[in-house]
Amino acid sequence: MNIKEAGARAGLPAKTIRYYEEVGLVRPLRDTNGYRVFRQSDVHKLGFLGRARALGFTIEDCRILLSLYEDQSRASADVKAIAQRHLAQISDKIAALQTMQDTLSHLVTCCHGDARPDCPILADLADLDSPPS
Amino acid sequence: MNIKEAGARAGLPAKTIRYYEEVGLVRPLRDTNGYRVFRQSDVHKLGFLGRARALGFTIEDCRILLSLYEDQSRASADVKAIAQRHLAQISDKIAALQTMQDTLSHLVTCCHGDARPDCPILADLADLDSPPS
DNA sequence: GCTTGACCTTCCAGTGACAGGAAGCCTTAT
DNA sequence: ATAAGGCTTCCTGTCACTGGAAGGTCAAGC
Repeated sequence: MNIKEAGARAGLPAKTIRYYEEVGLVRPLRDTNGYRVFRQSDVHKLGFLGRARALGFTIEDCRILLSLYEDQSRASADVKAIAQRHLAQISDKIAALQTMQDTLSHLVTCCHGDARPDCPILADLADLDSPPS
Repeated sequence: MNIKEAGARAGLPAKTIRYYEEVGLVRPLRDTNGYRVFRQSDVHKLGFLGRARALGFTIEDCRILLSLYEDQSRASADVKAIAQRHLAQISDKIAALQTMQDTLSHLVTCCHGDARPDCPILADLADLDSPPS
């Protein structure tokens, strides 16, 4: 099948699939007219990639996960290690965002938000007198 | 003062300050030798930018926040609106990350992580039989 | 046969907010 | 005089695509 059909089945835009080929994650065949030809196995691989990306794995992690998936003698410990490392990064990001959220929501609560110029948000950014209470 | 000194006081690397000048957030003077010369007001502005960036505001938001800060007749409502919009984006990001975290931590828990090849993480990515339980 | 429209191809540029590094000038100290 | 360090600009790379231009291909309808 052609790229658009493959994309529809795997839930990915054609552009993304071309990119995945460019970085070597999939290797579809080529028709005599130069069109990419996707087999079932290619579509399956694309679905795998789509789900891994949806879980936030980087392209490089996806590459490793795919190779582990195709390696019948893999150790599940290798997969788990990658997932755990990624989970740690997710936790870090969440923590950083929550810190921003806490600070900012406090400031927003303090700002009356009317036509007057007084604004604790700007005051905090300007570092007037002290760090956030 | 020169760029490094200004960076030290504002808590920003020189590279970042040059970038901020490039995008028009600061306009330091120039010495006869071509070196940037930072006034107290420039350092203050850089500190403002550093704190705004630490709260996750984009460069464009920073630009608006700075102009509001310098506009004595601003309405605090304008500042609050920007902050609230940003807060909403932060919430969205946190929610997306937590969804990943939930799914992935469940899978990681299910994976025994030893030398055997059976791996529920890969099975999920491969979409074997069903979506995540 | 011709046209039209929907595909497909490659290649290039842009995204956000910098960071790294090269090549070269300036300043200060020894 | 020279060496070290700071400064300058300019170019490239990051990450994972996305948009768009220019052009080839194909199937359907007239």
